[in-house]
Amino acid sequence: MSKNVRVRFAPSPTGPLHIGGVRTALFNYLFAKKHGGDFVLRIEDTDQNRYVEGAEDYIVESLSWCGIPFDEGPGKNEKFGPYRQSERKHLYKQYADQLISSGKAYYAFDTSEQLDAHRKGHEAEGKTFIYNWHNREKGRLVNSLVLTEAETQAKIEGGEHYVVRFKSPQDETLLLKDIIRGDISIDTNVLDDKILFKSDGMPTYHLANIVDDHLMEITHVIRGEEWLPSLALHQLLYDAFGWETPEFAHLPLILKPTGKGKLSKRDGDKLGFPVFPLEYTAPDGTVSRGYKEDGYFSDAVVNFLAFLGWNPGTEQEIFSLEELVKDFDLKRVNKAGARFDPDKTKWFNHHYMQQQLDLDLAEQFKTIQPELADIDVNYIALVVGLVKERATFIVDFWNLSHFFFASPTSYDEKASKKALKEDTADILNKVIELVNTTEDFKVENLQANIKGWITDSDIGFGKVMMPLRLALVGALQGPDVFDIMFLIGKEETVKRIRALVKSIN
RNA sequence: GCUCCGUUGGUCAAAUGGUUAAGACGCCUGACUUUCUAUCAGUAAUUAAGAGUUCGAUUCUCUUACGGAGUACCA
Repeated sequence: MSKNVRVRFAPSPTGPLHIGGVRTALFNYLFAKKHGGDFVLRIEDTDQNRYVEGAEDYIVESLSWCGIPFDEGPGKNEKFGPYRQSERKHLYKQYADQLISSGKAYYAFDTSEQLDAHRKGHEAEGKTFIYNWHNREKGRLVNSLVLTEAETQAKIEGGEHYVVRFKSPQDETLLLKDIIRGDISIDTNVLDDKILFKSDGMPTYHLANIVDDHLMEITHVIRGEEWLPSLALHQLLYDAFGWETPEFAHLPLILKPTGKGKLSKRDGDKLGFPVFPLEYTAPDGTVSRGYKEDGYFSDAVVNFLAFLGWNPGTEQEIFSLEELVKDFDLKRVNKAGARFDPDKTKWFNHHYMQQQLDLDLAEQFKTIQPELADIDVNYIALVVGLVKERATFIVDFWNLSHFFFASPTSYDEKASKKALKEDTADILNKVIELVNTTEDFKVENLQANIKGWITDSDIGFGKVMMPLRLALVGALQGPDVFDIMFLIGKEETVKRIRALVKSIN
C-alpha cells in the first residue's frame, strides 16, 4: 500500500475529446490528487488509420482549460516516455514474442474475409462464432496451433500477413474485481482469442495498454464502462506475463438527455448544448461548439462533470476543484449510467456566475458588447449587480440590461395593453413631479416619496408601477423600478416618463 | 443471438434489514397590495414486476421485463 498512486488517461487522438472523456480524465485526476499521486496522459494512437491531426493538441488544451493538467505526458516530465504509443512501437513486439514462446499466444493467418465468412456461416445456423478453442484447432482456421512449426515458419518467411492472437484458456471461471462494481465472474469459454498484434506491425489496444500500464507503473486503471467486457482479457494478459494487476474502476456511461443510448456528438447539435469542452473544427471544416465558447465557466463544467456518476453523499452540490479532490471517492461512484441533463449544467453556470465579482463580469460583458465600448466599466458593474441573478451566461446580460444604456425605442405591445389605462398619463405626470422634487436622488428617497404617495392617494401599486416600468424599460421586465431610476439618473428618468406620456396622447 | 453491467419521483440522486424514502435540477401551482427569465413557498415515488429468505426488505437471493455496453487486424 506504500506504492505511489499512478493513474493514466489514455485517449486516442481520433477527434475532439468528448465530454464523457473529459469526465474520465477528471475522475482520474481527482483520484490521483486525492492520494497524492500522479496523473499521466498517454496517447493511444495504435490505429494509424484513425489518426486525426490536431486531436492531441485539443486534448491537452481541454485538460488545461478545465484546470486538470497532467503530471506526465507527451513533452512533459517524460520519466516513463515516450507517451505516444506510436513512438513506443518497437517495445511491443518482444512482448508478443514472449507470449508466443511461452505458449500463451500464437500466430494466425486467417484473412478478414475468411473470418467474416466463418461468422456469417455460424450466424446462419444460429450459432455464435468464437475464435477460441471451440474452433481454432479443428482445421478450419489457419494458425500455428494447427500448422506444423515448419509450415508456420514457411508462411512467415514467405511474407504472408499474420497476427498474434492470445490463447484464451478453456473451462475456467475468472474472478475479476472492480472498485465500483465489486466482483464479476466470467466463463473463459465465451472469450475470443483476441488479436494482440496486428499485421501492420502495431499492437492492438489490448496488448499496448497492458504493456504500457505495466511499464509506466500504473496502479489504478479508471476508464469507461465500455471496457468492462475486455477486463477478463486484460486480467488474463497480466497473469500471462506474470505481472501484478492494477486495480480497476469502470465508470458508468453518460446517456443521452432523451431517447436511448450513450451521449454522442449529434445530441449536442440536435438539442442545443455542447458535447465538447472546446470548440472544434474538423479537418473537413465542420465546427462543433464547445462549453468554453458557449460561455460556460470552467469551474462550473468541472463541477457538473464531477456530479455525473458521483456524489458526496451530503447535500453539498457546489464544489471547487480542491474540494472535489478532498471528497472524491471511487466507492461513491454510481454503477448505473447517468442521463445527461443540460438544464442542470446551466443551473451550475448560473450559480458560478453569482459568485463572481460584478466588476469582473462587467469587464467580460464589455468585451463582447460593442454598445458598451464607451461606457464606464464601474457603471456596467452596478448594472450587472442588478441583473446577474437572472442570467446564466454573460451573453444574457444585454437582453436583461440594455435599457440601462439606452432609452426604450418602442413599447412592448402586450405590456402596454396591461399597463396603460385612461388615467395613466395623469398618474405619470404626478410621478414626474415627485421625481423632480426628490432632492437627494437615492433609492430610499424615491421609494419613500413614490410609495408614500401611492399609499396616501389610494391609487394602487399596479396602476403606477406598471406604466412606470414600461416607461423606463419599454416592457414589463427588469429589476426593481427604483433601482433602475437611480442608476439612469433623474434627468433620464424624467425624460423617459415624458416620452411615454407623449406616446399615450 | 451470445456475454457482462445496470434498474429509487420527468432527470441527477441519498438512505436503512424496521419511524412520514433526503436533497438538487426541471415542471406545475401559489405568494411577493410592481414586471419577471428573479426570489420565496408548495404539490408529485405503493424504491421495474413477481417469488423467496426474514418477525420485518426499497435494502439479501432467484426469475422475468426493460435499459446499456461489448461482441473488429477501433480504441
